Order: sequence, then structure tokens, then C-alpha cells
Amino acid sequence: MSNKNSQSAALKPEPALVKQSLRVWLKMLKATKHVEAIVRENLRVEFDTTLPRFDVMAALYRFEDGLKMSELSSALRVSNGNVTGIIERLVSDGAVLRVPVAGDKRAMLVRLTQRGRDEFARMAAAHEIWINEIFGSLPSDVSAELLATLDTIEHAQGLHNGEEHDA
Amino acid sequence: MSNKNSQSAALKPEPALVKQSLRVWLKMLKATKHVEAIVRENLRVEFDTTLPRFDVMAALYRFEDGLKMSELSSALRVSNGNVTGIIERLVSDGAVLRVPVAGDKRAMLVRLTQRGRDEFARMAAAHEIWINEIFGSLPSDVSAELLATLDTIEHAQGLHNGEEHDA
DNA sequence: CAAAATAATTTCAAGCTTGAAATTTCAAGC
DNA sequence: GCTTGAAATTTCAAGCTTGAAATTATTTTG
Repeated sequence: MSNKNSQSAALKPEPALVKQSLRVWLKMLKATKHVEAIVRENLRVEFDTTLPRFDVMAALYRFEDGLKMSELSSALRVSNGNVTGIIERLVSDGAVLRVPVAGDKRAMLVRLTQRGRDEFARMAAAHEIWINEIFGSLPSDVSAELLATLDTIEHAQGLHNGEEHDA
Repeated sequence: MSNKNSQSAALKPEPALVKQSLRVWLKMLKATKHVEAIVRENLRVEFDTTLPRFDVMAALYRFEDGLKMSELSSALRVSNGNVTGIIERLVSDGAVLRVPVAGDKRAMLVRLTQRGRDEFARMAAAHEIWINEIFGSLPSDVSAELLATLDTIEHAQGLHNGEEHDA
């Protein structure tokens, strides 16, 4: 199994470093949950919506021509059935439209209605402000290093079977 | 409202910096979800359990004398009703015990059974290894800087009402 | 072309999560 | 001793999430 990192299970890493890894991970989790909670709360109070809905709308906003359900679920990295439910609610709220795909009766194209686009544009503007209130005070060299470190983490291994990556 | 940061909504921040904030946040979210997914999957495959159960057990492991439901939910920063359900399942699995609190018929003390402690000890050991496989390759100065940056983020404001902090 | 494999989606059961409402118990104040 | 308010917990409805099974449509292949 993968052994290319300087610390892998087989190499008996320093206990102190293991503890440091754990500390970093727990802090990262805590900080992320903190920000997420703020975003959720703000979305709820100011727009009466949820983070999953926001995420779906963000993806559809970006792909103006719409996405198939399967594309949507793989873009968001959530399960198929999950997307079905969220889209169902967005459709009944009039924010999303389902369009059959010409030539494939199985597939469905999903896209924002004009109302959905307008709604998302307002939410996205507010969202940028919230995020900037939290991250905006980081000096740009610090945030650059953070970005780089997160990138390393995102591409680190860890699954005990095989694991796939995206581009 | 708070205006002590170099970037707040009222100050019309540089668009480029706003975008950078957003980039950092999205990357942070993605990296965290990546690690979380690995932990979830490993917990599921190797121990047939879930992350919320693991989190509850971790808290109870640390407080050997047990915690009240309210203490548990505030330690984990999740809602009361949430903890009720998870504890219910852990009790029926024999990992957790509910003990009435002497002198207060409302409160319940919750603590791990011996079996729960043993089970958690095994899971925690594996968990440390998984985390180390991901974070262990970060040079210690990088992880120190990461820790510090995350700390800054965790204490940044962002809620549009008042917001509370812990020690 | 029929059969078998593959693909796109939905359905389903189980569990997680929240905020709000309901319950039960405790603590003061009168 | 009541009554009122606060505290600890559970219940509840709604929504999110997953992995697996089921459904329907397409494609491949014998």
C-alpha cells in the first residue's frame, strides 16, 4: 500500500507528530464547522434557505445551460438520491426547472428559473460579504500559504482501499 | 457593528481580496469534507459505525465520570434533541449507560460502559493513524502556521447578530 | 432482433440535524 | 404552601445524507 509519504502507518511515526496531526485536524474541523454554522444561520435568517439548497443553486448558476442529475451529484460530491430530494423542493419553490433531455428518456436536465437566478445572485452577494468578514482580515501571504497547505491536504491519501481523485 | 477588522462590509473591500477570501473558504471546505469523508468511510468499513457516534464516544471517553445530556450537547456544539437520538442508539448497542443524577430528577448522566471504552480505544487508535496518514507529511512549521491561521479564523466574527464564544 | 449488460434516476430505510414546542422537575418569591 | 419562572430533557416535523435496491431506458452483443 501507499508508502510515498514521509509518515505512513508502517513507518512507526513519532508519537509527538501523530498528536500534532490530530491537533491540526481537530482545529481544522472546528474552524470549518464554525464558519459553516455562520453561513447556515445567515442563510436561514436572511434568506430562509439552507446550505444544501445554496450549494445546488451555486452549481446550477455556474452551468447556465443546466446539468443532468448525475452531473450535479458528482459536481457536489453527494449521492444521487440526495440531489433528487433537494431538487424536488427547489422545483416546488419555483427556483429550478426540470427539462427532459432530447434523445435520452432516462436523463433530466435541471436548471435555474429566472427567479432562481435572481434569488441566487442576491444570496451569493451576501455570502461573499459574510465570508469576507471572516477571511478578509488574513494577510494575503497567510491566505496564500493556507491555500497551498489545504491543497496538499486535499490531495493526501488516507483511504485504506483505493481512492479516486478528480482533476 | 464590529468594525475592528481591516476588512468589514462597510469599508468596501478590494474585490480581489473578497474573491481570495471566497477561494480560501471554498478550498478549506473542500479539504475538510475530503478528510471527513475518509474518516466516515473508514469508520463505516472498519468499525461499522458513524462519525456522530464516534464524536459522542470521544467526548464521553474524555470525561470518565460521565456528562449530562446538556453538557454533552454543548461540548459537541449540537442541538439537544440530536444528542438524545444518538445516545439512544448507543445505549441500545450497549456502549453507553444512562445514570440518574442524585438530587435532580430532570438530569441524566451519560457515560461509556466498559465495552464502550474498549471499543472507542480501538477506534481512536485507528483514527489517529488515518489522520496521520493525511496530515503527517506536513512539515511541522507548516502545520504550526496552519494551526495559528485556523485559530484566527475560528475567532473571527461573521454572524450578523451577536455571537458567543467559548473559552 | 432478443438478451444481457450498462446507465440515469428514483425510491427506500436508517440515521443525522435543527429549531421549536412540550414535559417534567427544580428554585424562588410571596 | 402556592405560583411563577427557569432548567434539563424529550418529542416532533422538516429536511439532509447515505448506500442499496428498484425502475426505466439505452447500448452492446451474440
